[in-house]
Amino acid sequence: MDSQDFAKTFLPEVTVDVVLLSIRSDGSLVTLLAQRDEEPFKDTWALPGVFVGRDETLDAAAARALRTKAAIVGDVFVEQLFTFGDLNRDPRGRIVSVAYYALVPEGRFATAVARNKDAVIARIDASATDDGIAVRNEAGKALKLGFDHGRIIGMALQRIRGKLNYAPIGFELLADEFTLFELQHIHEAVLGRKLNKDSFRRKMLASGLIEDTGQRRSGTAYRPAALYCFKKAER
Amino acid sequence: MDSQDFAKTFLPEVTVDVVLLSIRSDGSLVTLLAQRDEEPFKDTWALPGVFVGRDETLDAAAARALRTKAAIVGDVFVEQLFTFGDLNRDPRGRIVSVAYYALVPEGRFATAVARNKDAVIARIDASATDDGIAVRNEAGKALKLGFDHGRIIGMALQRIRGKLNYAPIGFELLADEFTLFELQHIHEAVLGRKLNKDSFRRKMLASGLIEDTGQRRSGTAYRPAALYCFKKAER
DNA sequence: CAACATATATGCTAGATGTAGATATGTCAA
DNA sequence: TTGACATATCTACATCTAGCATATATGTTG
Repeated sequence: MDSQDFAKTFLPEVTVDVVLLSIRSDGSLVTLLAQRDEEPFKDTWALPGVFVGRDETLDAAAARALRTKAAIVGDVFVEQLFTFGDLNRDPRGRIVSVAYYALVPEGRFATAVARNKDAVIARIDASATDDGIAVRNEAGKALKLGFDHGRIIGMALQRIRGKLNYAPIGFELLADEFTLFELQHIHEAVLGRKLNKDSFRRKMLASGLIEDTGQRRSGTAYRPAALYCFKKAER
Repeated sequence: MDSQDFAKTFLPEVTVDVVLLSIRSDGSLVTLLAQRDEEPFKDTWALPGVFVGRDETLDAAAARALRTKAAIVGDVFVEQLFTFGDLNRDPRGRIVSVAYYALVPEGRFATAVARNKDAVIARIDASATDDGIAVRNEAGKALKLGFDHGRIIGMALQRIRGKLNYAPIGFELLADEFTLFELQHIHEAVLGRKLNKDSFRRKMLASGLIEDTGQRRSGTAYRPAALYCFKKAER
C-alpha cells in the first residue's frame, strides 16, 4: 500500500459482529440474536455487533460487542472468523464487517439471554452451508435474519466443525466438570453426526487433555459416570 | 450494529495485502515482496497491497493488488487469510488490513517477478511462528520487512499447512502435468518435513483426485515417471 | 548389453479405529 | 437385603492406514 493511493481512497465503516455459540444438553446448537428495532432490517434478528472505535483493536471491539450487546462478561473463547466486504451488505452504506465467533457453556449462555430482553435463543439447523443457514426460535418458528448474518452463522459452524479435528474446542462449551459422554454429545452436536462411544472414549483418554477428578456424576438412576476436567497446564 | 452508534464512530482506512506464495523446484517456499520507496518503512520490503476502493469488494481489491502490484493476471487461487487491526500497525494512522494469500506455480511466479523491477523473491524460512517469520533474498541476505508483514506471512504459511490436510492445494502450485514425486516435493515444502514416498503415492492414487495422462516425464537419466493431472471435474 | 538410478509393486508391522461382548457399579423396587 | 435394571467401563478382535523393507520394472548411459 503506497502513500500515493491515499487521495484515491475513501473511508468505509468497520464493524465487528459476533456469533456466540453454545450447545444445550438436548444437543441443539444455539446462538444469540438481538431484535433490530430500527431500519434497516427492522424487526429482523441480527448478530450482536458494534462499530470499531478509533482506539480500539478488532479483538477489543469483539469483547465490547459481547459485553454490551450480549451480556457476556469475563473470560470467553473468542476468535476471528472472516471479514465480509460485499458492496451492498448494509443499505446504509459501505460497511466492512469483521466477524468473530465465541464459545460458552450452556449455563453462561442461558444467563446471557436472560439478562437481555431483546435477545433470543436461535437454534441453528445442522445443515449449514456456505451460503447461509436457517435459525428457529424455541417454539420452532423460523427467525428472519438481517444483513448477511445467515452466511456469517453458517461460516461459524463450518469453522468449529473443522476446528474440532485438531483443537480441543469441546471444552469451551462445557462446565468445569463433565463426563466423557457429555463431551461426546458436544462433539456430536458440532459435527452433526453420531460418534462411536468406545472409540471416542479411548481417543479422549489417550489425548492427555483431560484428567479424572475422582468425582462422580450423581443423581442418575444408573451407574454414575466419572467426572473429568480439562488439564489446565496443557492448554 | 445500531444506527445510534453512527455518530460515535470514525472511519479507519481499509487495505488489502496479499501473500503470493509459490514453491520452486529446489523445494524453497517463496513469496513476492515490493521495495518501499517512501516512508513509512522506506527501504524495507512489504507485501503487495492496495487501499480498498469505494465500489470494490475485498476480493476485487485482492485481485487488483495482484494485478497492479505483483503483475499476476488471470485465474489464480486466492483466499482470504485474516484481518489485522492493531492500533499502531501503520504509523500513518489507523489502518485495518484484510490479508489474502494466493498460490501460483513456479513458472507464473518467476514471470511475475521478472515483470516487476521493484519486486524481489523472498525465501521463507520454514520455521514459521505465529509471531512472524524471517525472509531472505536469493543470495541468502535477510530482508527487512515493513509493517506487521512478517506476522502476515507467518500466518499464511500456517494456513496452507493446515489446509493441506483436507484440501488439494498442492495442485495450485504445480503445472498442469506433474509426477507423483513432484507433488510430494510440494507437500514436503509446505509442511517443512519429509514424507514417506510409498505412503504418499498410495494415498494420492487412492484419493481419486488425479489421473494418469499416459505421458511420461522425459529427459531423465533413469526410468521416467508417469505424468498425472488433476481431475477437473472433481474440483 | 550390462550397470545404474529411479519408478513402481508387494508384503510385513505397528498403531488407530469400529464393533461386539463381558464385566462393574450405581439406583430402585419388592 | 436382594435382584432387576441401565449405563459405565473394560477387553478382545477385525479392519484400515501409514511407515518400512524388499523385489521388480524401465528408462538412460557407457
